[in-house]
Amino acid sequence: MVIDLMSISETNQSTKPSTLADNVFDQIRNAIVKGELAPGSKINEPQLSRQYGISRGPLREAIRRLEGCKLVEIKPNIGANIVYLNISQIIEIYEIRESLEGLACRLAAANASSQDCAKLRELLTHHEEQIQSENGLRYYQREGDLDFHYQIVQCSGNQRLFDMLCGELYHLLRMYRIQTASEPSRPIQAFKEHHQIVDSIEQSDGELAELLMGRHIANARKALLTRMQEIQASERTD
Amino acid sequence: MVIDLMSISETNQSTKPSTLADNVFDQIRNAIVKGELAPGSKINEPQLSRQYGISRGPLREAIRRLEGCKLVEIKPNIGANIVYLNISQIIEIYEIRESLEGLACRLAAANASSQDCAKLRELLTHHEEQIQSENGLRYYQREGDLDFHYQIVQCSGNQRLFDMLCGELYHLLRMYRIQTASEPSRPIQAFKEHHQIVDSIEQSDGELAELLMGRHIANARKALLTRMQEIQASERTD
DNA sequence: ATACCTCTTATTGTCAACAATTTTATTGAA
DNA sequence: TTCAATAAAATTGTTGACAATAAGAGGTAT
Repeated sequence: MVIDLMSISETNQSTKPSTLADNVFDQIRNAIVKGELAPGSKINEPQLSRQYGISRGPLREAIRRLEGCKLVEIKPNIGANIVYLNISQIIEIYEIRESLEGLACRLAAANASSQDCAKLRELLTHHEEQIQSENGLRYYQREGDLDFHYQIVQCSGNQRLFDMLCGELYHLLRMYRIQTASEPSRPIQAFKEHHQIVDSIEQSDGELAELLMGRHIANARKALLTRMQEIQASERTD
Repeated sequence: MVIDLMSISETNQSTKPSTLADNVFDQIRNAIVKGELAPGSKINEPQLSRQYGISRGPLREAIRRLEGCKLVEIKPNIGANIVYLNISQIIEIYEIRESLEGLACRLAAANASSQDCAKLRELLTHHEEQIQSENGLRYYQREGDLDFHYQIVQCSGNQRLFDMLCGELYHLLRMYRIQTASEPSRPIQAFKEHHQIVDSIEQSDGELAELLMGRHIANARKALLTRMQEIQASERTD
């Protein structure tokens, strides 16, 4: 059950009257998130316009939209660069996640229907099955975690909160999940925390759900921080 | 002490090598926030390009950036509309503010220097002076409140949090503050709450500061909700 | 070799024209 | 009059060309 953040967040109807700028926006965003366009690298308009087979007009519109999403930074007369986040900036995002997903849990505890809870349970049992095999474990680390958080936010019923997290912040995190080659490697612990969170949501205990989610993300943040510091240290000794 | 959210958030240097698209972006955003471009109204590209004396190219780039900031919505082949928020969408934003500014307070309590605290105190005493006169009261309602929140977020030291609140959400709120013709009219109460918050920040009591700010915004949200329901009710009886 | 200036090249910013689509106006029939 | 079909006008989407700026190559003096 890998949920595609892109397709859902865009709510494409069956027939899709879209523009070149919109299509290329999606493609470039995917390329950034997958790491095909490296963080910090420069965007060359003539090259990209050839690559996507369009003129520079709609391409520049797509880049401007990416600027609005904070995925690229544009300097006048110099050009656009893929955003590069240092450690402290990633920590900043995790602080915000901690707060925002705590809110999402509190709202979910108040709003989630029994079907919503059933879907969350289903996702967890699915993870439990997958977590047995090494392959599944890696899946869980890579995508399963975000899937869980994604569904929680959906249950909150706050559309803008959904847009902020799933439409912006998660893209940035995916980008750096790939850069750092993996999630914080604490899948079993994280899995238990997920269970606790769903428990409290099912019991409509919003305060507890908020607290647990806050801790959960704080734990992930700490694990990520130590991991990235290790990477930095090993890079210095090369 | 009216702080201009625009100029600061853009960090314009003394010499400004800016593009037409960036300038027009600022101008349109100001026009939206001031209500000169009404919520829900359509953006006419030929008209706006004439008005600002530029061609449609950079204008469209500016509109795309506004789309990224969630200030306009673009439908393919139909055009861009100024975003229109209904009551429940405004409530959604207040829920997010509640969470995010609570975080800002917790961080501010941990990070704020003595100079930061002095500036906050200074702002409060300034408000106290202004709150005497009817004129000052209106000022306080209109701008002073956001000034306060603005400075708190600055003290948090989390740049992305600052961008999210001061660069996006506050613009939307300003827009609707004008639409609803005033702030929730509880200035004295709000002023007291501001004082409590600064107290807790000065005492480095992050948890308390977070709690108080959450309540403060929740109060504002409730006041706004009842006020807007009154407006709706009076509109029905016309 | 380094620093500095100049010329060349490439890239970005802007514009005006054209194509495609939607909206509006008009006509005709029930 | 009301509704539908059609034609005209306006608006959006896209392109290629040109101007302005920045990046790079090459040569000269220290």
